Amino acid sequence: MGARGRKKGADGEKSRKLMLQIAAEEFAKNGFHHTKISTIVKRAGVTQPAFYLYFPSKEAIFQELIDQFIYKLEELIGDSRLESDLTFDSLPERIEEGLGAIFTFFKQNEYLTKIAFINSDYACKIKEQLATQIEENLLVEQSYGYFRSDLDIRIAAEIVVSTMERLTVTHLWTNQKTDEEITEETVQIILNGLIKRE
Amino acid sequence: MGARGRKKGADGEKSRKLMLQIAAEEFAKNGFHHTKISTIVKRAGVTQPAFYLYFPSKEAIFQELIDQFIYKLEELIGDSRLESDLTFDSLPERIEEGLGAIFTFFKQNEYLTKIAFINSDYACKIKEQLATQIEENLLVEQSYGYFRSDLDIRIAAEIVVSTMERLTVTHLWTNQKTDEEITEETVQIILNGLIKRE
Amino acid sequence: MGARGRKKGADGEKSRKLMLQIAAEEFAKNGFHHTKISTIVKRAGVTQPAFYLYFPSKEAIFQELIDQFIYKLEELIGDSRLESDLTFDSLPERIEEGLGAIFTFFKQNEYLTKIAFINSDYACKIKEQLATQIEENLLVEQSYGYFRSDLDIRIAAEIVVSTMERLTVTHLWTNQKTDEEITEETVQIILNGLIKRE
Amino acid sequence: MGARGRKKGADGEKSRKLMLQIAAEEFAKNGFHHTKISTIVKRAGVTQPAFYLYFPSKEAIFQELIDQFIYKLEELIGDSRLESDLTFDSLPERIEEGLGAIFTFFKQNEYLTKIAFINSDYACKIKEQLATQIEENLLVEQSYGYFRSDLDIRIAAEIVVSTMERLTVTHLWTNQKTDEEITEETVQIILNGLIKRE
DNA sequence: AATGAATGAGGTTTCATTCAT
DNA sequence: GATGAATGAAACCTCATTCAT
Repeated sequence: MGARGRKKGADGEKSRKLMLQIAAEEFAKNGFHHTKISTIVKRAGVTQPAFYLYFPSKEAIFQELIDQFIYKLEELIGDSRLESDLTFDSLPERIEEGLGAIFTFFKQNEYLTKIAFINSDYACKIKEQLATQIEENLLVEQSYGYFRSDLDIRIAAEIVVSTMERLTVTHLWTNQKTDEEITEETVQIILNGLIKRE
Repeated sequence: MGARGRKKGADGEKSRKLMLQIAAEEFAKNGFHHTKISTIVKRAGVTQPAFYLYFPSKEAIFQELIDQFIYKLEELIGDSRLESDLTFDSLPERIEEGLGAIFTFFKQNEYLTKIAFINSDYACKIKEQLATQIEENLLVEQSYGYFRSDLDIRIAAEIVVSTMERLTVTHLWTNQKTDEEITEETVQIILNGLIKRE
Repeated sequence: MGARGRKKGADGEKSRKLMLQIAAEEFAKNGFHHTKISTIVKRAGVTQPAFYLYFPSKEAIFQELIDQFIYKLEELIGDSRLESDLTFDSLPERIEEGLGAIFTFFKQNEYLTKIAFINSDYACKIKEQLATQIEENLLVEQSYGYFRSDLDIRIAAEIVVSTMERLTVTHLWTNQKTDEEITEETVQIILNGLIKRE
Repeated sequence: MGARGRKKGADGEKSRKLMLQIAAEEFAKNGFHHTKISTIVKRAGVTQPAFYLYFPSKEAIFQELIDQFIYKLEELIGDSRLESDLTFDSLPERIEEGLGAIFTFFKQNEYLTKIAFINSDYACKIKEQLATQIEENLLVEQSYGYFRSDLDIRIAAEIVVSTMERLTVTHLWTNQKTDEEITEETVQIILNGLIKRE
């Protein structure tokens, strides 16, 4: 019942979504400039004008994917706020949870992440925002006396962001490590450093 | 002797170098695809065919800049090897020296670094090599017992590489910090971690 | 009675008329090529196929507007024939009446006039017909001895037609003059010329 | 000597001029929108990109033709200024000279005139300027007492402009009359009117 | 009477690259 | 060593029009 059993391509929303999905893949694999509308529509089984039925331009569909990423990421981060129980012992755990969620998100949204977080011109801004987000969290923790007070927390935040980006590309997406493993190792190093203590 | 009697001050090598330099700037600022041969030759004061006198293709001149970067980087890294005196106390110092040299190099070769290390498709490979380099050093240090043995050193190396990349972009090139400052802070965090110890 | 029980207030004739009206406006404002079917249907609140329910093509609706203009103009001119009382004294008056009627018509049918009389490819033919019409009238008057016999009446007719066109655009539609004023001034000049006589 | 005897198409200026000329013809015959770059280049014996070697866009080549027309027209009108000897007897002669020059110009520059004076969107402005020009002349003559003082000279000027336009199209370009004949008849009617005087 | 979805055909423009001199 | 002129290939986009329902 409802809109089922339509004949060939009679469902616009389907076409639209299909194109979005294909576009995500193409943009992720080839970047904006090497991605051709003609490829997208060919793979979607429609003609070029059909593309412009749903998207005003190549830029527009690209931006829509970026927005999708941003929306999803904000949704994710919005969820993971406001943790009250700030005992020292739970600190690594909590941090692990936060990072882990993001790694998992990156793992599950590889195309979008590649497009918006790794390769796009917007990546800069997004990373900046994420860094600020993380910085704020770390500052709270520093104010609680958990972190050394002589550190530039902004730099620490940048280290976290760049680490997430890189490990996602090198270890997560290559399946060299699971998100949990990566999370744990990262937190280990960032919190405790490399040096051995007796 | 040398370039004499040429028309219009024509010294081939000069034109070539000029184009390389301009290309570096353009590629760094606009990326490969938004950089047009026509712009390069216009700025160099020559015509389009002149370009093809010195470079077989757009890809070629780009690659040449990448190679330049790789060559210089290898030169740098080759120099900084062979550290004998491996006492524990000098460890942070030695690491700082190594990282600092690279930051300084990135600072002094902004265009090339942008092209080869930040934006290009080759960046992956280069970062990989650098990571391996660093990994090897860290492994030695680990084997000396300076670092914890439960860590995945490869991951540590990746963190170092990605941190260098990001801080170069966000702090070094924006003049928010000097290379020395960045180096010190980075080493501090990576070696000792964020957590305060009494 | 009439259109009852239709969906969504659907009265075919109404849609048709609405589209015609909107089309008139669009064609008048933007010309044939810059007028898009999509704009017409959007403004009419229907879909593209609905357009083709009533008009076989873009050309057809355009032609229908032209025909409308021609029909109305002929109606007008048909009315104003049959002038019997051809005394010399009433001549200017009669001519004023004739021209005035046309100016008024142009004023009241701005869109149609723009489309059919000013801008279209058919304008040529229509003007030609109008010129012939006027020529015939003038010839009668010439034969009565009211007009100089050394003049090329066709040329006089063309002057009248072109004057009407231009003044309509420059003075009538811009509200710089009323149709009466324009009529009077035009007749004055055409009949008596510019030169002062004592 | 000089640039002679070049091989096939080695003369850019020639290509440029050829395209301009062909474009003039095409624009005149088909209007802006029905004129295709592909037609121009095909007729010029070059490929599409060659067009963009010389003109930045379709609009640009069109505008260049308009500018050409304006320039030539201004040159013409500039020449025919500053008439001192304003005796009454020479008045028709002088006016005839002025109009005649323009008719001749229109005859000799049919394509350009069609493009810039008859069909283009700029035609409005150009006609307006020409009308103003003529108005100024007529006002002087009126102030000398040659013309009736109860006339709206602007309207007279508009009549002249529109008459020139129309007769050019209907009589001059169709070779029904020579420029001299048209000029004479026009001046006759405009100056003395249609009405017979004894 | 009307629609959601799709298309055929064509348009302008861009850019790396080469030919002949 | 250098150039003026030209091109092949392809990209994005538009619009009138139609099919199936």
